[in-house]
Amino acid sequence: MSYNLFELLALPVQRAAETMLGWRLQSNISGATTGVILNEVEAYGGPDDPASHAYGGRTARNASMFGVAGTLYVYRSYGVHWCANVVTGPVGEAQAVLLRGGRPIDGISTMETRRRRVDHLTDGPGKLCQALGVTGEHDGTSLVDGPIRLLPPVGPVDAEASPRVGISKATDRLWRFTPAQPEP
DNA sequence: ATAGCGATGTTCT
DNA sequence: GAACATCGCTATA
Repeated sequence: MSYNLFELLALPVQRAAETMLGWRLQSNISGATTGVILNEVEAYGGPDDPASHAYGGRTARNASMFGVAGTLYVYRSYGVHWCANVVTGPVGEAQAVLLRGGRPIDGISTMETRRRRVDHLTDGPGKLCQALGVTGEHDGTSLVDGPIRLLPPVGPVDAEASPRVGISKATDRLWRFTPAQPEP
């Protein structure tokens, strides 16, 4: 079974997250194209998920989580890094998939410049945003037709579930997904 | 390889 | 004040 973008965005957030493995995240910013194949993602629920930024309802920070599926939610982490999510599901449910890592495939030299190093370019949510040039100004943009886009996979990827990283609440939910098989 | 720790600023109690 | 969906450096193996 394979999905197009709109089918993916309509799935329940856990299914959307595991399905998103193998999809390409591509950024076109100031003339430079950079892209990865996603290999680490996490599902976050809406106001009823204690680990979610949407827990307790809408605020200034999480506003874009409450928007239409396919919206990019970018927030500042630990005061230093940017992290990016894909909003999924019905408007107002505030479900989102945190993009935690990918395998570099396009614009590697640009990513090396942005990261100021040649290793560990995109193996972490903050690193991924830095390599792709994603910042707070991209919060609320569309992954369908904006500067950062989500593109269908080359082939399907089997998902393995594990606990979400870096959280202290709802740690029993296995909502982190990585490829079950080693990548090519 | 893994463990410990400081940096940094926004968000929430 | 405290917590935080993190990162990179250092030390030890």
